Amino acid sequence: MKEGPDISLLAALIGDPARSNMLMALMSGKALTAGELAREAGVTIQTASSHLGKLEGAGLLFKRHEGRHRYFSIADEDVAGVLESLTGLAAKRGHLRTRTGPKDPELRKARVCYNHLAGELGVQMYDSLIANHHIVLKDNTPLLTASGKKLVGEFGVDLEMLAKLRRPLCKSCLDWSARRSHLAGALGTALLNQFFELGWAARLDNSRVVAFSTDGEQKFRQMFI
Amino acid sequence: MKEGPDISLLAALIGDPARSNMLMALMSGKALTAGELAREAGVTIQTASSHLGKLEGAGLLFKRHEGRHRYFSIADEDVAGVLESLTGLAAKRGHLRTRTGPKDPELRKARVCYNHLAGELGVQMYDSLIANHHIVLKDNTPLLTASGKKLVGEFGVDLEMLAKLRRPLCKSCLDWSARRSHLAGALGTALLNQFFELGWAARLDNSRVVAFSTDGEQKFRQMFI
DNA sequence: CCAACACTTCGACCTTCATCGAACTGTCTG
DNA sequence: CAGACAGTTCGATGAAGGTCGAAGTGTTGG
Repeated sequence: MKEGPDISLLAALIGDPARSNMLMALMSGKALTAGELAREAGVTIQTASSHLGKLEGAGLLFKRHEGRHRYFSIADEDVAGVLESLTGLAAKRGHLRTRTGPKDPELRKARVCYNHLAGELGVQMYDSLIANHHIVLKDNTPLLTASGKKLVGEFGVDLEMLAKLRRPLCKSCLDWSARRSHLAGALGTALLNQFFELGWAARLDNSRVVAFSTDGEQKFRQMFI
Repeated sequence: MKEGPDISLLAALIGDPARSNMLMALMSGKALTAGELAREAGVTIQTASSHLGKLEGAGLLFKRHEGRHRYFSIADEDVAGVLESLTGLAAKRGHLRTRTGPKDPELRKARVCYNHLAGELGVQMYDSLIANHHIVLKDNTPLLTASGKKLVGEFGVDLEMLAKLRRPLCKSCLDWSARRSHLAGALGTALLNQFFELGWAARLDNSRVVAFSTDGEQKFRQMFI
């Protein structure tokens, strides 16, 4: 008995409603200030500061100073993965928030997961990249093939710059709504940014929803058929 | 704000040390009685009963009456997956138990994860099945090919019987020690049972460790080269 | 039918911790 | 330098919930 790591510390941290609200807000991928997170969680800024200190101390959040603001963000993709898998189980068990917002369908269609595209369109992109052999799976890690490099390069993604980052280029991430994988990692982020740059999609304020324009969605579906 | 399912209820349940100890004990895949779980968690049986009621109510555990005993087990593989992913993050963040047992190396090599084989040997089996095209990944779900069916059939797994179960035949499960996938699902369970049947391996008492015999490990490595 | 056993329920206790007011540190603006 | 602003620290408060003793329910075995 008493084998392996202790999960109760981490789970207890996530288990407080105020903290889980903050974490879910940060799953939008944006870095938020302590004040914004306090409003998001519905607590005063003193309380939020205490929570954020604990989350940072446990290595779940990353803090960045900028003038008189402190920006918090999810520490890494491992943390995001745990949160997404917990979300999946909660959804399946029907532990929904008391008031499910009107944005739910949009959320299932396309949303930001930490810093990449999730939802039905995210899954479709991932499936398409694999079906067309732009990405192959090796040891469950997605790898970009020559044809894949050509595709994203022509799409405007600077692969040389991405290679300089320490982040893995490709990762897969499990989707809570579709229960399927989608593309994470530096390439997932770069592709999402490119969709924004080209005006195919835009973020809705204060939400994880990624709203595709009619034209943008058409082009997206054409590219990832 | 306030989008998606509420993860704080589930996380708070897992976050109590007594409950997480019980859950980790049940990750051995064995069904345990309330009394055994109380000892495992280091609390009285009254306290354990209260915890187990909550875990069952949330759908994390499954309860089975048998005479004057109540056997508890992990509800399904989704729950096991969340626990395993939390374990992985805790291990990476160094949130280890105060006393790491002497069994740690054995645990990394081969252990039971809910009801299938995990650890280095579990990952090796999974990689081998994929490398030899006995299993192919489709939409991130492993599928048994014709050659795979032949292999496991000759090994003594009754595929027709497995097909009758409602459980998915193949699933992948992320490993906390190796951080790679291994095989779960009905086939994962059947293969592990066959290793026990053939005497290749045996379970250590009160532990998740799967101890392979010298001969058994040799045959295992030969089969999944 | 009674005693032993496994477990659940109830109630009381008590620790833990989230919460917020107040005071303090550091930063930007005029 | 003063005032506004963002955030942290400290301390008091109070609610939530883990804990266990005692009593109750259901089961087994003699």
